[in-house]
Order: sequence, then C-alpha cells, then structure tokens
Amino acid sequence: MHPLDETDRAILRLLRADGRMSNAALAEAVGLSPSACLRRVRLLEHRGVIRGYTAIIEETAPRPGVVVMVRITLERQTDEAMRRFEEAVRRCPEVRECYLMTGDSDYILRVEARDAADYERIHKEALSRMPGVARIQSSFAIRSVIRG
Amino acid sequence: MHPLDETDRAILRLLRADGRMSNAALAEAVGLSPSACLRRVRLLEHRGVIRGYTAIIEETAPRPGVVVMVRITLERQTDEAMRRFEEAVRRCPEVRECYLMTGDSDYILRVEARDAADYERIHKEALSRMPGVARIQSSFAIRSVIRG
DNA sequence: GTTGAAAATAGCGCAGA
DNA sequence: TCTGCGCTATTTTCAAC
Repeated sequence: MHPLDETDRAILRLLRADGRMSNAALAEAVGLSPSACLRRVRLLEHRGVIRGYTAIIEETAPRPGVVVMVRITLERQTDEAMRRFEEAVRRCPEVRECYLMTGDSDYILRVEARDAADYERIHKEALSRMPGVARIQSSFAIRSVIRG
Repeated sequence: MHPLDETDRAILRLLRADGRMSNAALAEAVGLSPSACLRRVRLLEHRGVIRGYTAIIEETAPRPGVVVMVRITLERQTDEAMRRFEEAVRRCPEVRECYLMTGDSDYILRVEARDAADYERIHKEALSRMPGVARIQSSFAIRSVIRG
C-alpha cells in the first residue's frame, strides 16, 4: 500500500470541501495537469480512499418514527463486496447510521421508519436487495433513552 | 416556501447516492431536460436544501476515537430497575445513544471513547457499575460508514 | 508527468405552454 | 412559472509522448 503524498492529501482536502469541484479546477489548485490529476483521483477511488461522493442534504423534519437496529452479514467480505454494499447503504435515506463491526465483520445499521409497516417496506425493498447481503437481523427499539 | 415535489425528492435521492453524477445523467434519471434539471438543482442549492457536496474519505485515523456498540441486559426488567439504569446512562457522557429494545438484549448503547484503553476505563468505571446490569456485550466498530 | 484533440457536459438566453 | 431547445465555453477523457 502506497502512502498518500502531499498532493494526494491536497486532493482529498479539496474534494472533501467541495465534492463537485471540476477536475480542471482541482488540477490547478494542486499544481498538476488535468489528466494527471484525474489519474490520481481515479486511483484514490479505486483504492477505496475515496469511498464515494454525496450531496449534503438539509434534514428538515426529525420525525418521531420507529428506530430499528439492523445487523447485516455479507456473503463475502471482499473489498469490492463491501464497497458495493456501502454504496447501497448510503443511497438509502432511512439508514441513519452504519458501522462496520469487528467480530463477524458485519454491519450495524440504525434505520428510522415511520412505523412497523414502513419498516417492512424498507426491509423488503431496500435492505434485502442490497448487494451481497446474506443475513438480516432486525431489532426494534421500544423507546429512545438517548437519541442519535 | 415551496414544498419539495416528487422530482425534487428524486434529485436529492440521486445526488445523495452519487454527488458527482453529471447533470445530464441526473436529468435523464428524473425525466427532465438537462437545463430544467440544472435549474432545479441550483434552486435547491440556493434554498439551502442542498448544503454542499463532499467526497466520502476513508478515515484511517478517525478523530472522534472508537465507536462501540454495547448491548446491556438487566437483571430485572421492572420499571424501577429500568428507571434507575436509564438515569445512570444519561449521566454518562460517553454514551451518545441509548435505545430500549425488544427481544432478549434489553438496551443498545452507542459509546464513544478515545481509544480501546479509554473504553476499558468506561466499561469498568461506568457501564459495569450501572445499577441492575447483568450482562455487557461490546462490539467495536472498525469504521463509520454513515455518521458517527 | 505532460500535451493535444475529440467527445461530452455545463451553463446561458430565448421562446412557448 | 416551469419547461424544452440551441448555442458556446468549459470540461472530461483518451491517446501518444
């Protein structure tokens, strides 16, 4: 594994500040030609240093729904399988938190749904269709003692 | 203030999944012309619904320390035992979230510590001394995929 | 790592339902 | 007002060096 040099770190810092900044502007800011810069960015993406890009959405209404803690085990634990799963997780707005855990190397998700029926829909249409999912274990919260 | 229509929500969902998606691809996905789509995106940005864009960087040395998901079972599940336990939980600043769960493991806590040694201290001095605690199961998170 | 050229895209004015 | 269309500057992307 190559360590990140100063240029790589500058790229990461700039892309974290503005994920939609053009490659041309990024290249100029770090002092590279656009093609060399793009090659570094693609390499950082492929190595998993950049896991993806996302829009920061203003959360309007913190709705008082059902909280479900979900444990998900993947069929395989390859980097590629994990990356694909995590991409699907980030795409699902009902998943409020997600942690990759030690142990059986599965994930813990905190999912918020409007009610039990809504969670059933999320389970069927989103969670169970995520790539590489082998097992889903759902635990419903009765009450939030300290909220996230 | 205009409420978000179905097209706006589709745009937000897609940009949340891939913040660098081209406007042309976004437009096709939501069924608009590129210019109409771009105008909606700019409006969402200007209204503050989209606060910005960012690259999701793999955190090798995460600053906030380690995240531990803790499952705590009480000796008794009487109202009084639960009330006393929850009071102790609220007094512990390292416990960032706490949910009373259905099923066998009674509470799930998200605890943040500086490092593993710090968590050991929290475990010994705080968690294990909370009233009515019968069993503590700790799972360490390797990485936060969403939030933290 | 760079240059250069072709293809795709962004961004803007303008006209119409 | 919101949409779609045409145009141009910019950007992306790939090849060759």
